[in-house]
Amino acid sequence: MEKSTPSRTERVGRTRRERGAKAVSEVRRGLILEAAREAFAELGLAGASLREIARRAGYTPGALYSYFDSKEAIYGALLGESLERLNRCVAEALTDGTPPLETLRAAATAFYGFYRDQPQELDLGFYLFNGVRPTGLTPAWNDRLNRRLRDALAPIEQALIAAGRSPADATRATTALFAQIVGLLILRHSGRIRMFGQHADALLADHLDSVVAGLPIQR
Amino acid sequence: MEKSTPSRTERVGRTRRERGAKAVSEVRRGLILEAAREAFAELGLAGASLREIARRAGYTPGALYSYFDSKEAIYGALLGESLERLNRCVAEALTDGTPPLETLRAAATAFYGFYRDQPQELDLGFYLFNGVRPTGLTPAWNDRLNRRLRDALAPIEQALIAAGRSPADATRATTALFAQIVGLLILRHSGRIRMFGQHADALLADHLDSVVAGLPIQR
Amino acid sequence: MEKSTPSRTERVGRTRRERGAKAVSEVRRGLILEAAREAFAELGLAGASLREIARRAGYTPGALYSYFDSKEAIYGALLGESLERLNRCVAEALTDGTPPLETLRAAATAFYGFYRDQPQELDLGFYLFNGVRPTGLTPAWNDRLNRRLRDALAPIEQALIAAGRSPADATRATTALFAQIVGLLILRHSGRIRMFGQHADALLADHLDSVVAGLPIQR
Amino acid sequence: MEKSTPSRTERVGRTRRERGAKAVSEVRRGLILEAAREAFAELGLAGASLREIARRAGYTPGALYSYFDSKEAIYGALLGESLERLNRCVAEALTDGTPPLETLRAAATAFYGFYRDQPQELDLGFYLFNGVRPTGLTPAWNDRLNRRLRDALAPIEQALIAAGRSPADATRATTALFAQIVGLLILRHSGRIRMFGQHADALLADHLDSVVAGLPIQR
DNA sequence: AATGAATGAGCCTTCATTCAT
DNA sequence: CATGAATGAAGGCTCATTCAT
Repeated sequence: MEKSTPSRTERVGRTRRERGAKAVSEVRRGLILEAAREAFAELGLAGASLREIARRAGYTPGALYSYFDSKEAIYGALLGESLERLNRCVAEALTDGTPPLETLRAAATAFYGFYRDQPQELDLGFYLFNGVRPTGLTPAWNDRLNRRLRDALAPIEQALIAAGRSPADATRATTALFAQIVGLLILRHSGRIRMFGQHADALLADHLDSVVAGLPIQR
Repeated sequence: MEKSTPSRTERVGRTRRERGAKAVSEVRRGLILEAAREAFAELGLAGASLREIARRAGYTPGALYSYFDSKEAIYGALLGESLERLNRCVAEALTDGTPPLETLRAAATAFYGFYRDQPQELDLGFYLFNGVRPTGLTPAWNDRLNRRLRDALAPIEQALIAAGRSPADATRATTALFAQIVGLLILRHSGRIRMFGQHADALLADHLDSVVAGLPIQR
Repeated sequence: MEKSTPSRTERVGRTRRERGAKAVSEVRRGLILEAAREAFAELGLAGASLREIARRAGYTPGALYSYFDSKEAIYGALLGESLERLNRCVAEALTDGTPPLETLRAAATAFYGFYRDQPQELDLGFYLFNGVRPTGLTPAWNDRLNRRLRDALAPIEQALIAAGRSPADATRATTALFAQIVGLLILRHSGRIRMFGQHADALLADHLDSVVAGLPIQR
Repeated sequence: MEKSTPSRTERVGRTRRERGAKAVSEVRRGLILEAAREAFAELGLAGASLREIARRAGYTPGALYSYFDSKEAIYGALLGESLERLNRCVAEALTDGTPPLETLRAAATAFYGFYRDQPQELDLGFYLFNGVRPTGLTPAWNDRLNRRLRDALAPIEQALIAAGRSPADATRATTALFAQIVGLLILRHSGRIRMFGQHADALLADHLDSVVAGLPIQR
């Protein structure tokens, strides 16, 4: 997915200039992704054309192909980055030494909060559902994305196990919680939740309470 | 949203021919929607062009504009129809005289099953959600669609009340259940649920069990 | 290859208006082909873009797709027309009642003259050789074109038979003559023949003499 | 056409290092041409982009401009090389002391065989012929190429003279033979000859027979 | 001599929509 | 009501070429 730009010299070591160029290139790649994220957020995934992304990044359309193989590759990179940030966000919410139940709450809330506060990231992920078929993303890349998604949920699953649940039960409860979070985010983001006069945050808290209630008493 | 087709006579009453023409027109409108549904199901929302819909309906593209103001209007009409079918589907699952708990299960399962078995309808619904903005749907039409969505969930809410919950609790639980269903459908439809080795059906049953468990014992 | 524009009514008969529209459409199709021929002649087959053809025809690029399925289809239609004209040209050179030897000369000269006097037609035919692979032309269409090419050479073959040659010999001699004509046209068109200080016309006459010389004496 | 690479010293003499650099440069130039030939053979003239050629040569696109002024210049150099090989091929087919008639056959067959067995070279030659205008080839370079083409045919012409033909007749017959070869190659390469059920090799032999037949008896 | 980035023009094609007939 | 033609904008992408480094 990522553009390979192998230097003609096969040496492992790099000159300072090469390292500098590489860094500059990385930065520019980042700027393009920034522009793409912005465009996707404003115009939707279908509305954000390569031309538009290039325009926002201050490039001509063709220039993007120095950094990405295709429009889909940009999307893939963006989604990858998004998942990295999600993982980082969840990881930051964890503290060593806290009891599993608190860890569970913290991880789930961080996961949910990540998307609640940055709905563009949600849109990004939803591209996969748009045309039924997640066209363009290679299976390998798709697997990698899936793995990072699971990674972000792993702390929840582990907390459940640490709290005494069987692995099977932990996976089951984690999946249900994931579904609940996804549903709430969508209902919130689409304004549908307003039609019930409910608040997604409160409903998440309810769900977490019931998950915790199902656990053997701790400490 | 709907095309106004004012008759030449301004009188309220209609001649027989006018009534006949109206009926014929309605039928043809239906045929177009049929073709559109088919096209969306086969090609996805993005892949189904107006040309393609027209082709399947046996028309030229321009002809569709006699029945709909725009492609988006077709989406809207289709979504409207979809929600009608959803309501009918849920209604058919209800039987007079059954205890609330069973009604609850039946209604929720019917709702979930409708989308599980016809994922295109899910895509259709999510079009609104495309790119943050529900583009192209007038607020009035959007309200009507929202109302029909609530209607489909009403039996669940009423069953909860009938089972003894307070109206506020019932709404709260219904919304949570709705979110769970939406989340499960998406996880299922996108194949993400496979990565947890779980089955959406079973997880829905779990959720329903926990809802029921929260209710006062019946009979 | 040709755009099918079936009317929705399946009746065989056509109204006057339909017939008129059909005729107008045919004319416009012809104007596009005219423009394409011109563009190909001036800019070469690679240089003549769809945009350019459209511009010359007074259309926007998209409009051409009402008449042709693709750029290749335009080329195909053009080549088809060219071969029709070639056939007509050869046919016109034939006169009933002339002895086979004269017929042979007349047909060969007409064939040669057609391309000598209209080198664009030669370029058209040569598109097939450009990229080694005659991409885009469907095999069926290619067969049709081949058949029309053979048709144009048929009078030569038949004259040889009429003059007493065996069918096998006639085919052999016709093929050799065809090769000679092709070679002379190319040498002439590319200016290479000048480098030998020769004239293609004279060399063709030589070849025809030798073909005739190989025949049993007539009358 | 060839890139002028003026040395920094304006003296006619060159330092050893300069001479070495020149040689290295020549070698690399050759490697690029090698890559280009390969790309043309595999992808056709149209399909072989400068990028592709550079890739195969192990360079970035820009680097080629150190060796050639343009893509066309690569074509030109390649064609030049091709004609050199053609001349070598014809020369190798000649043996001292063989009678003119055999020399004639050997030279013509070698010429024909060169292109029959390496049709890419034919394509290359025809590029000049693309779209009427031999774009991008300077007249001087074109002359040089023409001269080398004549050179390749010279043994045929001389054999005819050696066999007793007048110079004028020899040129005439050589040109006709050249045309025949060109025509046969094209008919063969394009598959058109199959439609007559003939074989180019046999038809060439026929033609050579008739050329020989027109000569005074030898030995 | 070579790179990597960038340009700018261009490619063919598709689309929703309009409109005279 | 329906057609067939046409529009105009846009789509993603490729290309030969240039140029600072």
